[in-house]
Amino acid sequence: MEPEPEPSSPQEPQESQELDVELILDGLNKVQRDAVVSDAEVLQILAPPGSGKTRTLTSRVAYMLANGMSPSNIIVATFTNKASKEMKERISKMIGGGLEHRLIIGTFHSIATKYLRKYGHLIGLPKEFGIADTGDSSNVISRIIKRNKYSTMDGSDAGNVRSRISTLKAKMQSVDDYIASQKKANSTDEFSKIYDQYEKELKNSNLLDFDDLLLRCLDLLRAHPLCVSNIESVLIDEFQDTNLVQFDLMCLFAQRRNKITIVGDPDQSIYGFRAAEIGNLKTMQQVYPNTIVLNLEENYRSAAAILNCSLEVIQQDKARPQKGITPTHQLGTSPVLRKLPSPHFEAQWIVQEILRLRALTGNMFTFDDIAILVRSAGLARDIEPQMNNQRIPYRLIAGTKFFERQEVKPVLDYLRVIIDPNNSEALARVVNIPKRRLGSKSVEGLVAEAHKRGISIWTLICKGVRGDLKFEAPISKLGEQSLCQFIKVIKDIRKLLESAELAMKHDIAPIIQSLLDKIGYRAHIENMQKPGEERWVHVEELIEQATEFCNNLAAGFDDDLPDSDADAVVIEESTISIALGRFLANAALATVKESPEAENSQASEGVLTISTIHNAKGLEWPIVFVPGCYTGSIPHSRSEDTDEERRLLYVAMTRAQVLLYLSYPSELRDRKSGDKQESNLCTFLAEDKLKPLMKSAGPKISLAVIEEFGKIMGRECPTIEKIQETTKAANLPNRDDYVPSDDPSVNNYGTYTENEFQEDYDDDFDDHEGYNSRNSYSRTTTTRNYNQSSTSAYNRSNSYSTNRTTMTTAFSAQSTTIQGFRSANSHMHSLVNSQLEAEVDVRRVAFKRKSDGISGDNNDTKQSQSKSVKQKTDSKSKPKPKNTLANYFQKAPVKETDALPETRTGTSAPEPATKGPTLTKPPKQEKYIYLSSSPERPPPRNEIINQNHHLQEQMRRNPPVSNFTSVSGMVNGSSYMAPTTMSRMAGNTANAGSSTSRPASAVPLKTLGMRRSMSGWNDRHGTKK
DNA sequence: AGCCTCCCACTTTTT
DNA sequence: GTGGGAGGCT
Ligand SMILES: Nc1ncnc2c1ncn2[C@@H]1O[C@H](COP(=O)(O)OP(=O)(O)OP(=O)(O)O)[C@@H](O)[C@H]1O
Repeated sequence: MEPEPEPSSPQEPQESQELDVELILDGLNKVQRDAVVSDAEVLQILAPPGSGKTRTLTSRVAYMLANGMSPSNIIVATFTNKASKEMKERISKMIGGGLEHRLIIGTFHSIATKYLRKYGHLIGLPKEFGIADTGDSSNVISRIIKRNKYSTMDGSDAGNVRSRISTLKAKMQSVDDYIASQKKANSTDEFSKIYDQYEKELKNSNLLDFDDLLLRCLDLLRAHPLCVSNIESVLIDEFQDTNLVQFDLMCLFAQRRNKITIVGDPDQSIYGFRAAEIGNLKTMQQVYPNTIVLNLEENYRSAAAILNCSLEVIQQDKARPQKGITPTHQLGTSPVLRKLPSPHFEAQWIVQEILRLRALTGNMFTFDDIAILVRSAGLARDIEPQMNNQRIPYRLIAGTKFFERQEVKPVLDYLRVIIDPNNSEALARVVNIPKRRLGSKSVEGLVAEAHKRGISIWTLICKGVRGDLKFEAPISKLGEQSLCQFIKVIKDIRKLLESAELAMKHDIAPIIQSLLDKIGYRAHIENMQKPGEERWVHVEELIEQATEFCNNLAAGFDDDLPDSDADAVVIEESTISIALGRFLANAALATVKESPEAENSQASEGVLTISTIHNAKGLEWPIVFVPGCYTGSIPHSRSEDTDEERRLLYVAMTRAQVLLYLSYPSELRDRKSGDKQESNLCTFLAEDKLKPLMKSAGPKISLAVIEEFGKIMGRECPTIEKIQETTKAANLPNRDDYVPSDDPSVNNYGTYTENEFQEDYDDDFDDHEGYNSRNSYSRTTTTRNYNQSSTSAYNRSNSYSTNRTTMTTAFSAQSTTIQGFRSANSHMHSLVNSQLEAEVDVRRVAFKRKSDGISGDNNDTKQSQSKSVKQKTDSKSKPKPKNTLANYFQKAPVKETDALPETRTGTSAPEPATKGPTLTKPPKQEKYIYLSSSPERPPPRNEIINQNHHLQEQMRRNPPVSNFTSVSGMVNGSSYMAPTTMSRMAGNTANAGSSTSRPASAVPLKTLGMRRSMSGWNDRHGTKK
């Protein structure tokens, strides 16, 4: 029952859709447009940071939709769930109609979960499988180690073992493969035993870990291609960070039509530690010989000075091919590299500098515009107290996730048990919460006994308390009594769930409530928390989230897969327990790092972001601080791949739009001794070449500098009046002369005489001439126009035209005044006293705009007003998307909802696949030779050096013996069996996939020279050590 | 045996 | 800041 032929005719685009197409293409440059409309079957868009990759990919999805492709026939894999949310929002702005809700979009893991939920039964997967997060996995492993009393490890190695196992699984090495690859039984034998038992334990508990989600989905789609027979197009963002399993999944998703678009940047691959496989780029070209590569080279994000520095860093990777980035913005302010005495003062400096910048620019920046990016979550701890000191609102995106919080996690575990009492992992964790006199001995005993008897803990304790068996585990009288109560609670809540189901309720919150009441959770939490902590609010927050989740589900914003050919066997289930299961899966895969409630608290000045660099991937901010640039942090002392650390720094630097601050403490406190310890500037920044490109302290802010900021950010500059006002109020000198000190009586900027202070401003505003006129009507002429096309909707300056004429008048009038001012004070006076009084109307307008701003962002530009409107619409649901995604296509009117032909309920037939995205009017019918805009091009494909483990694996196991076999062969087997690659692969096979067992005789292929000859964008750099 | 408290060692990055 | 281990008390 292969689904049949191409549907007779593709849906003709209707008029409204043609309109959409213009909207979608608006504001894109030539190459971007070509990429969006390309009818290439397999397209790779490889480009540097800030070149609009994500934007292009988003537009391409929108374009497909606008051309009538059904959203449920499109798979889009993003790197985080947050990113997919943002992408959906942007697509919605471009084409509207709610189509985006029906896209199959999410991380690989969440997409895989959807498929497994729906079709897992086809491969024998129990229907309500749970997802084991990292903590669950470590617990299982820790228990295995303890139970077996292994000699080479103890419980504290669990984390390590877990990540080793994960890496193996991500490389598709099953236990058997692993054992086979170990020459003889030795100390690693214990490891393979753990691996083996781990897999079995997960299975017994009906759990899948993150890697299993992908691997099982692979199994599913291989055995049942019909599940994805409807898929017409597969698109992947951040492809450089996909692993081998994800690559195969991509191929399988696309197996029906082989239409794939990926975007990525080898220089930004920073997840090698998670088995990301940069070789996927080349594998893809080999598996799909019809791959077309496009390069985008213009950077729209950062000031050129920032790009110059960043490039200087990434180019230190000698194996990296030269590639071009063309700045579209002016030089801007030099990045700052400042050394401070300690992490504490580093943080203090950052905060002072933030305050100084805001004040001296007339609050041109809100806290939303600022990010502090750190290598590791721990570094944020130095910064947080300083933020609190100065009352700067911030959100921390690092470290513990919301759902992992001590007070939140047990609630989720209880719910897991309620859904599936045989989930022994979860049960073991909560059976003694709150305290039930079942200590570690009892619980360990129960776990061991259940394991021995081959039953779940739940079954064991039920039988035990009933007297059907006698506990071997040491359970006290009291313990046994409370065990009874525990069982009763679980049973009661399960009954409650059943009756809620019968009553057709959909909200799980009341169920959670009554669970928590029954176990006295609130008292428990409040008992254990330290004074001053308010942990219970997080539990309340969780309940609210549950309600919101259920409402969304009920409202049809669910993440159900569309029905497809394999749907003969759909399992009908009652809804509320489905809701609960979904909620838990969602929690396991979620990336939410903070209590979402923090979001609502502040308003007008925005919220600053403190984030790990990893979490900042794909985002951008006007101002970026990267503290902790010392050897040991960047590159991290525990990292194994220095090149990856360098790329990490590169990613951090390229997040910045106008101002980049790098810093490091010259002394660290030794953890153990508390002694001071010298630290050295990160080697990547110590290069001589970088010196002339950076300044040792923050910039002096002049009108010219402010103007530059405005141009680069595409934002209106504050009035001089405003600048003077905030400057005066802050009473800070216009220099980064910060002096480290905690003494409140010491001014961190030293002592300034009134004269000195004024001189700063005299200098500062000396170059003001023309400021006003430049910043009113002539902005577009001073801003470089990047778009060939004159239809640039992305010309940011036209997004705030409303008051322009009025303001211009005001500025012109002012400029005569300003000519002569001597200081901040005198300027203020002049403004207040004279000329402006003639401009009462204008001031009223300005005031009006300011107060408008108060309701949303405080920034009184037109642009930020429209931004705040946008934020209002989605503020409830999530951490605010950063600016990267915020400003796309804001003005795109929402198209009237097209009546959707398909119904989305029941088990209707899959939607017919339309015939590819039809090009209604491709800009030009030229062949895509854009391999092009960059100087060097990829070589003919069959000359590409194979350095890819994946293919080597193919070769090595022939015939495949493993549980995991690659799919790529079936997609286009012949393509990589070409003799040219064959021989190379044979030569490389000795190294295949294993760094541990490289024979000394097999000299690793030094491919440096050859790599250099390859074109840039296909390749990051050479073989890993 | 549980449970509490104190102390020590350790703290990369994450779906 | 926290998790695991040791020791003392119930
Ligand atoms: N043609 C264009 N004209 C003006 N601005 C653009 C254009 N294309 C993209 N931009 C802007 O450039 C910025 C970066 O875009 P985007 O995030 O899509 O880049 P990216 O290549 O995905 O970056 P990264 O590699 O860092 O994830 C965004 O602010 C976007 O709005």
